Amino acid sequence: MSAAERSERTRIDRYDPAAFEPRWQKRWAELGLHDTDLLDDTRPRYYLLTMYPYPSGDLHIGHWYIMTPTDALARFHRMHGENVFLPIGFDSFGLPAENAAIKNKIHPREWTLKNIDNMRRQVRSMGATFDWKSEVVTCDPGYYRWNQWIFLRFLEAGLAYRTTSPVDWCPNDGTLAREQVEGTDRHCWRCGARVEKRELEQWYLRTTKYADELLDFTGIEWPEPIRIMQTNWIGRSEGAEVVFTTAPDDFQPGGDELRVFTTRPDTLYGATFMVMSPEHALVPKLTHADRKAEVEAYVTAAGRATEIERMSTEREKTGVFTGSHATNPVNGERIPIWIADYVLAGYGTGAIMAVPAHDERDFEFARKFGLPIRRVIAGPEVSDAEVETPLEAAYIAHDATDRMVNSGPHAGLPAKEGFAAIVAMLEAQGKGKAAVNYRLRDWLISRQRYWGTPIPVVYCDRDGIVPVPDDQLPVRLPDTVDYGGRGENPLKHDASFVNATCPKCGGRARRETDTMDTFIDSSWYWFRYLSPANPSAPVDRQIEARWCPVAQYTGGAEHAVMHLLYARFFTKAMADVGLVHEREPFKRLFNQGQILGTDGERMSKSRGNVQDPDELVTRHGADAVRIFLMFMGPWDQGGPWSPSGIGGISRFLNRVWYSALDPHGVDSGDPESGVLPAGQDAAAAEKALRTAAHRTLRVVSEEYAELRFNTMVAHLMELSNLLQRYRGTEIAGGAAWNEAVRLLLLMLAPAAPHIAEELWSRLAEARGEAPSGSEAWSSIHTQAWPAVDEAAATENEREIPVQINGKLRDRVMVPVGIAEAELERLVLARPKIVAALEGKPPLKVIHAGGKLVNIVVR
RNA sequence: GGGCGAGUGGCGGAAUGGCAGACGCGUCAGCCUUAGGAGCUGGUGCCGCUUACGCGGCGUGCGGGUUCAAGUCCCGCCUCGCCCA
Repeated sequence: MSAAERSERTRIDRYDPAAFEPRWQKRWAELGLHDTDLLDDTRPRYYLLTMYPYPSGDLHIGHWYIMTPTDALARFHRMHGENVFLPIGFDSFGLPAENAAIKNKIHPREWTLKNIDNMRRQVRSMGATFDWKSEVVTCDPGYYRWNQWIFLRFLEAGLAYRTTSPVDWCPNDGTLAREQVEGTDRHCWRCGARVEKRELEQWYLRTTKYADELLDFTGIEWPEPIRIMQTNWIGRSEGAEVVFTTAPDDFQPGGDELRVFTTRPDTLYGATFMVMSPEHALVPKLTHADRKAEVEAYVTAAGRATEIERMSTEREKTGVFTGSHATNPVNGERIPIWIADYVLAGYGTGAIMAVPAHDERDFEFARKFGLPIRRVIAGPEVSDAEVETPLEAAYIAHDATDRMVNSGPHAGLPAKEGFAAIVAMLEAQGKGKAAVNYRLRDWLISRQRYWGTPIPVVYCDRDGIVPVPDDQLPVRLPDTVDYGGRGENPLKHDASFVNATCPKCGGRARRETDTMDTFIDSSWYWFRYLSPANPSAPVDRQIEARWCPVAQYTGGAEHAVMHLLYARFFTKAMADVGLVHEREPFKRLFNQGQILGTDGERMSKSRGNVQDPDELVTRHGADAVRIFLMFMGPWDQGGPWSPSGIGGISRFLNRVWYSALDPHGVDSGDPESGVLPAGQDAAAAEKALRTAAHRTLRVVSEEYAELRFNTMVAHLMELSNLLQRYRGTEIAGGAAWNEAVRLLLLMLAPAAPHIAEELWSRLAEARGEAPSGSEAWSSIHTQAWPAVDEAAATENEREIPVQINGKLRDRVMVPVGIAEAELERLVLARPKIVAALEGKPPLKVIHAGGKLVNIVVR
């Protein structure tokens, strides 16, 4: 190392990300590096989608955690020659804007657009390659007009309808969304008043029509947990619908049909009473005069309980007798009809046949109210003589060896056959039929809020519900908002909005003031990205045919059964009304974990634990923050935020920096620096470096493709550490060295795009190639992903661990591909092994595919 | 109560049934520096032995099992998280 070379060291710039990161971001934007030509058919297409953010104001570290690995994936695919589309937008309708409006007297639009501006700036600072020209902002009339237009197509197709149903109602604030009802005592989130159920007419989308199709996941690669959650949410169960008839008595003539759904028609003989939900339509009719007061009090009380409370098995069962009876269709038995809140109006038919012997809740109820419990199913351990022994608990086992007892002509039949036999009998008698029930309900989309998409219908005294004609869309939100009504939808009090003309008769009409659930917006936004300004249709079918389904979707698992199910439903419904070709939105789904606050809680402004990335970026640079987030752990895991450790990433990037720019530099703190390891000549060192570089390339390529970013970064660190070891030695700056540096930069480019670009450009310029300002310059991000040189990646020698009875005793270096017999002889001659064996003869020697030797002795 | 997932050093985490703890943080020691919240090198699971090179034992929530070999597979339990009741 000459003095001249040494002084060279001092002329190397320090790694200062702030000096070049913004410059490259600007340059990439100028070059249109990430503006996708959607009509380019020359390359394979790759539609990469990340869940668009809600513009809450500040982009926190959680957004970076979601977006930067996705960006790395986009860059990785581009380097493979794919035409990558990575769009972004803002999910900009919703409650926080209205809350801000009420609190700060600022218009929701103003608040939202201001936040979007700020977030755009912050997103840009990540260096992410979003295609901004396809940005979608859902509160823009240019977007929500198509919500309305699609709604009208659904209405025409019978996929949207209006009906009356019970909703949550606060005496002060009016109707509430489910999430605004808090606590087990069901109080209003804003005023604390008790929330009740109220019957209201609302708009629904017919999600249940697609229940079976939504259960089918063939052709899409989604994580198992999400598929299970959706399957459970849809909750398909097979059974029978059974018709009971009310029996005549002094109070009423009887003959009313009570339909029930049961998954166990084989237990029908064991139905000893019936239970209706308090909300059931027949409750008033079947309640005897002398029980009226009691029943009405019970119904009112039930309206205050949550579903969770009502379904809880821990809570003591409550109920009242109506005074009426019904006839069991299989045996003509007269059984009492009760009302109890553990039966829910919205599930099945809102009434059940109670079989206390074989259902836990019915059993508990029967015990409490002294109703008969009759066993009709017996397991093999129960003898015929024991059948009448009173049960200690409900017998719910569903065993192939179960048989029917106490079941008239069906007694003795295996329960499984009884299921079909009873269904057949009911069908023959017209008293029931096989039926499938779903837990899934139709999607209630009416919201009594201002900041959402107006539902495009008017109510005319003469013509009833009249859709707003397409050419009058969008139905715009009025600009003047008066929140005087304390949480009430201000649209209701806006005469200029409410008063409309009937498109059919030209007479006076009242405009719908409810707006759509904001999940509508996110149910098709990825289609709009493909033609965001298209004035004639929501989706350009030509482009959709090319680009859909989305190749890879990334986002949080918290959307498992809401957004992700709605998106699948919408895609199918849109396909059925001819708007798109595809029936599934997202081919592959990856759920990344969530970054929590340092307190382990969800990051939110109200908790005050939001982590702002701006300061980290200022201090460490965008690349360091990106790599740090990828390195934290597996991407699907997330976890509490802790910035300690980001310094290690800066050190790593710093080492890359000096290895690339200053290969001959020597570190004065290390006496070994600049000297090859003992026993290694230059040729061996170069071979070792090449092997490491190409092996790294092989594994890193896989890790990018499989979104295993944490180990990917670890492998890049290992290669960088090796370069550091050879820095200043005679091989530094040689062919093998330069190749390793080149590969390292290319592999680093997707994850840390700025430093990779900066070093790539400087090295090119140093070689006399086109400088970054010139036309001929080529970005590292347009380079092809390098190919593994298999010969270089192959080692000559390999270290084999040697075990005795599974315990590590020695290691031995052998040529790769050594014969087992040869290896065995070598191993058994090792002094350590000889000593450890203590003369005992090996019983067996296991060669684990040339990776390990295990000697078994007694 | 049911379903799914997870439990590995002081910390984040790594490990197709085959060397547990890669990589990083932290920490300790040394070096370098006018200086350091900069940089470099090395040590660092726990316990014990050894002047040292090193050696031995124990170790992946707990208890069993399968296997030449178990963090990984099987059975039973405990704890935590998410979803559903």
